Amino acid sequence: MQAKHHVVKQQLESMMESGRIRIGERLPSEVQMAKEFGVSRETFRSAVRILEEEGKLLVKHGVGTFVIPPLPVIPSSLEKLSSVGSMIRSAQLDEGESRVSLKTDSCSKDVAEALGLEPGDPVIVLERIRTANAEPVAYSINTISKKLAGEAFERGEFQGSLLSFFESQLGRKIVTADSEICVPLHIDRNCQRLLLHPQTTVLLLKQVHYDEANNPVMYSLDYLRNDVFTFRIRRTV
Amino acid sequence: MQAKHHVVKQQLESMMESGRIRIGERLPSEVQMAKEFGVSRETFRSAVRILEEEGKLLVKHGVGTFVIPPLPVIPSSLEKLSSVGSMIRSAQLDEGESRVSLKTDSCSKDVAEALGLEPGDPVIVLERIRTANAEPVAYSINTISKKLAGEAFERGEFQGSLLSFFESQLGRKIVTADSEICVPLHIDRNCQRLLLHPQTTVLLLKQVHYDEANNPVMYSLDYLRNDVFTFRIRRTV
DNA sequence: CAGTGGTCTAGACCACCGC
DNA sequence: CGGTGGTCTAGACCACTGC
Repeated sequence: MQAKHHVVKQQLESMMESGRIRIGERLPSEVQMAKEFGVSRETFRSAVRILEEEGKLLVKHGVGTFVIPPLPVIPSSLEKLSSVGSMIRSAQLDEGESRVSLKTDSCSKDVAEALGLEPGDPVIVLERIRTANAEPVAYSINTISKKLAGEAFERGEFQGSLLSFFESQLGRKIVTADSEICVPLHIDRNCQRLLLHPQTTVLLLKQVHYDEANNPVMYSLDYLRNDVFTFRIRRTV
Repeated sequence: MQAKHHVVKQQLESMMESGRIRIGERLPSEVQMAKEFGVSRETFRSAVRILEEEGKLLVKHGVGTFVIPPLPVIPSSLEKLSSVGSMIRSAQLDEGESRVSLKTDSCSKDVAEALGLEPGDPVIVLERIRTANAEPVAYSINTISKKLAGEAFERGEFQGSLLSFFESQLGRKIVTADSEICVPLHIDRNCQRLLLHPQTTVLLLKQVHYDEANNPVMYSLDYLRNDVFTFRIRRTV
């Protein structure tokens, strides 16, 4: 059963798309619209609130509610947390093999701080070169606390997205990441693995991943070729 | 007069901060809490919804509402639209003079598309080198439709943030920007203006700015030194 | 001032979860 | 099954805006 406010939201959307309500126009008042849709005013307002958050309506207190042109959808926006694999696929590339190195290490001070560990605690470090169209396009280093990862990496064949691996094998759903966007120096060894063409430039994402309860669960470095991927973001005040 | 749900929200926050409710704990049920706060259940829920969006509470249908550790506040997050000037200030640098060039030009195909103009339409182009601590730290190129800008740039002394200039002089409040994050090649002329030190790297933001009604009003290129600025972003699924 | 959106209420019923 | 959050209602009053 669809929620009523969701139905109203979709009806409003289709009215906007079909041109029944045009861009710039003011909607009839909430009381009137609620009556027309046969719902309570609060229910109608729930629908409006969602469309306002989506940037399709502009609500002005004491004035009215206006239809505004939707901003273009950002293809593969950086705000949207996604795996490198899905970035490759959404860039319409043929994802190739990813050479893997997996080892246990003791964690550095930086990583310890990011993951809430003590320096020297054992961690699992996973390094991968990702290829597409037979070329390296990304280099990733993922670090997970040994305590958290346990033997999951040893017992199972690890494959596919790390994010879904976390959910299915460790019961931790990764829903947030704090990322620092860096431009690495050319002398960075990891960066050089990707510098095969003169017009290639590389972006580095230093990321801390969190689960639903905001616990830090993974630290990662992702080197990504900027001549292959585009990075977009919507900024608001 | 503060809205009741806002008061409740702040009370909940102070209870979390003071440790009256601890991280990981379940809140009493909504019915009970509403009674304790002396408000209706819907009002209490409004407060909870805001705290959930802020990542301080986790609401599980049929289970309960839980206090979760707040994620660290991101200093000068990229998602937050801000001027280069305020980026400089929040990096605790002494903003110096910015050499300015201002001219009228005819707009290129890319800019035309971004601003909804025709190629060749007249535009105002503002170029600035921003300095801090007596060094160049950013190079900006801002493009505005001549039709929109009118004589605002000629009549007034332009100073301070472009964003506030837009609001006060043109009556357009810039609230959104779509940005592409790029790593420029070293041979990029604008990039080279900033490459004075061997350890300097440069990030380029290609941005389209929109007003409240989602009209594109400005196109800008911002070259920013990554050894001076850090760029952070929070990503969610 | 009239009309708009913003807030609040008390009560009802539904959907989900764990036992 | 009992308890939790999710939705919905009808009505009331308040706050803001423009004329």
